Formats: sequence, structure tokens, C-alpha cells
Amino acid sequence: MHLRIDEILKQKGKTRYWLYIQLGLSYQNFKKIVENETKAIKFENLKAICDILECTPNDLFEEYYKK
Amino acid sequence: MHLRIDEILKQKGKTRYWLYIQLGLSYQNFKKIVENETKAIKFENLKAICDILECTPNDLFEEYYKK
DNA sequence: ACATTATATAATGTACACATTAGATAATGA
DNA sequence: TCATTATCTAATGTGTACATTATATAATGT
Repeated sequence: MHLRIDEILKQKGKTRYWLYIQLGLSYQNFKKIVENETKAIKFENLKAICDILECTPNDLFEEYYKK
Repeated sequence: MHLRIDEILKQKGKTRYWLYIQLGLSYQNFKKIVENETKAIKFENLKAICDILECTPNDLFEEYYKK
């Protein structure tokens, strides 16, 4: 189970930097999330990512949860 | 943004205790998750909850993400 | 009676998400 | 040439998810 942030960014024609600025996380921790080096995530950050990327948690959690 | 675990358990006719046993978390931490006293969740626990409850993350994250 | 289900509280410890500060390289555009 | 975009690394600190151990109460079934 990993996050598909890069794939969604690509679909939207946006960069990691753009999302990083929108989110307001430190770049270090943002990078870990995007590169799936984290084992958990704060609900507020999950929600912020979904809001900014205009997607749902299911969109973020790879094939596993896609209908 | 909070988890709707109790609602889904009710729909399925299952108890918290049943899910607690399936999950294998400590009861203390399990209770905090169910009662939304946590601010983050491990991906492995989110996945386990979805697998056991036969639902997706969108089902767990309240109205906000329901289509 | 006793085991199991179904819930609850409290104390202590570890691992890790995320913050903060401080850098760095390279491309593009004004 | 200089700001901004777009990426990267390293050190140190705080808050908190989750583990562990030890309890407790009450209902239900055997």
C-alpha cells in the first residue's frame, strides 16, 4: 500500500515543488511522503493532499482501492 | 475528517471487540483509533481495517469522500 | 462455577511523522 | 545578474501512534 502522488501530479501537469508549496510541510518530510518512506500519515495531511490534488483517499492508495 | 469505524461495524453487525481481535492492536490504541482520538494512522493499520471490514479508505473517511 | 465476549482505565517505553534550521545544485525568466 | 522554480541533503527536537503489562466490570453461554 503506497501513495500515488507522483502519478496524480503527472496527470494534472503539476510538479512536486508546486504541491510542496501548497501543503506547507517541510520539504524533507514532504519528500518522504511522496517517495513512500513513511509508514503513517496525519489525517490533516492526507486531507490537504486530497483537497489540493482534487482527489479522494482511494485515488491516492494505488490500484488496490480503485474500482 | 474522522474514521467511521463504528458505523461500518454496525452495518456489518459486528462489535468493536470482534475488530479488535482481528486487528491485533492493543485495545488501548484500537479504542483511540475508533473514537477518533488519533491524528494519524499507519498505512498497514488502515489497510488491515479496510481488509477486515471489506471496505475502502473512502468508506472510512466520512461523508467528505463519499460520492 | 467458569470461560469467553465485550468493554474500560492507567503507567511506561519505543519508533517515527513532522518541524526547524541550515545548507546545496541547476534551470528558467525578468 | 538575480529571483524564483525545482530539486536535494544533514542535524536536532517534539509530539504522538502504537506496544506492553496490569488491571477492572458485566453479560452470556456451558
